[in-house]
Amino acid sequence: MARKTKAEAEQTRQEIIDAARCVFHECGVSRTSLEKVARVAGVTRGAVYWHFENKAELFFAMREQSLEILDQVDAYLLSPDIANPLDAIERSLSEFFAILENSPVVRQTFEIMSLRCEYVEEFATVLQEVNKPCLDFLAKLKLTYQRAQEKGYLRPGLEPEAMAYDTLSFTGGLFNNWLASVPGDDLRVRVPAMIRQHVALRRAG
Amino acid sequence: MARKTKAEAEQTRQEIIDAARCVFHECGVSRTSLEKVARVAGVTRGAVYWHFENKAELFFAMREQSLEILDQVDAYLLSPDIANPLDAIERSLSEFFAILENSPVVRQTFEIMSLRCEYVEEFATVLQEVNKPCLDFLAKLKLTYQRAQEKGYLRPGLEPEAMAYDTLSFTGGLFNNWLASVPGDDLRVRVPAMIRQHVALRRAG
DNA sequence: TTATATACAATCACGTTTGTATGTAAATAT
DNA sequence: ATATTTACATACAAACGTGATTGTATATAA
Repeated sequence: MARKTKAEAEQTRQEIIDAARCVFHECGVSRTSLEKVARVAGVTRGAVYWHFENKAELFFAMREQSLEILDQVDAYLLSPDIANPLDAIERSLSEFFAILENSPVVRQTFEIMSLRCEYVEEFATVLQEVNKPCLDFLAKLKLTYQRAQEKGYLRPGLEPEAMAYDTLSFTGGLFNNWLASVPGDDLRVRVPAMIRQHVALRRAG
Repeated sequence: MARKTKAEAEQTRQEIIDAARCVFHECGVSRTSLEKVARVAGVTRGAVYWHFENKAELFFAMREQSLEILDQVDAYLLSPDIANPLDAIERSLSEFFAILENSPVVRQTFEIMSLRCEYVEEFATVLQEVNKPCLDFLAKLKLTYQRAQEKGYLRPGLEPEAMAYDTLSFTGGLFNNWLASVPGDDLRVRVPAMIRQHVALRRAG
């Protein structure tokens, strides 16, 4: 077949990633054959194997594209523009769930990663990589709660480190609930209020 | 082959389930062939197909055995033996994580369900079934928080329903962290303290 | 005691997926 | 202008898993 321009090839690559995301989401990673991905992308398996070594590499490439936005989320935490660190935490969490609502690509990717992928063998490593951003988030939460305490915004008697762990769990659970529910569902509609309330519980008098 | 006693047959069935749990946990549900399960159980695929229609049925059977304990967990919530409903909540959550620590069978099953299974097609229904116990738990939490409020144990200004959603998320997140960590890990060791603190935040002055 | 259902083992036919090897026309380097 | 990559499509072989079928020795019920 006729050779494509570099730009065209890059576009093909992206189309394969997009197709993979759709098929992964519909069939699950294991039941996704590269043949199906190729068909959806409008190419043959030859093209897929040209751009990616195998299914795992394709999965990693897809994942990477949606993972960058996590930095954007916890950038709010240490933002010097927000006077009250607890506001920064509230803002950061809200932003995360807003992205989930508004970006179908990110949403699909997260759904694949948490409900449509088996973390064994080649994918076992992914699990640890998923955890790293969580630990980063935890560290930044701890720092933010410390600042809140120093500035007197944190309710007396609460330990910043314990609060960081608590908020991390809260976020993970909220994320779970969000994924398990459907648009318009009670669990999903309540998210903003729950975030507000979670933080409010920790504010000083 | 020689026909077995009913009791022997039942034992074979259980051995197949146990083998399946091990192989599911090691290889993931998709990559688990019934041939491998049979080998580990010390039988042939014929035996597996005799006791179970297919892999999904085997998965469901395995799942059911560990799911019954959830009732045991939220039985604490409505227990009349505990005067302070907030103590009941604390007790209930502690019990759940204690079971995870102490029962390898339950632990493996939950690990399979959340990290080694793709919820598509035959397994998509499982996802909803997983959610039902969660909603039950939510309802019982709400009731318990209401009782706490009536008895004056709940910190003034907190709404029982909002608290129920919050505790549900907290639990889900804690469960996530627990699964993602390893024995002795910080995230895991802190669990009891985190539960105590979560409830303490909601106790009246 | 006999008839039948049971609890498997063994074999087979089939479709699916994977990886690789090869072909090829156009883009790009020289 | 020619040589060489590039970006795929096509073809093929091998492995794997599944479900169905068949065989059979023994429990069990009548």
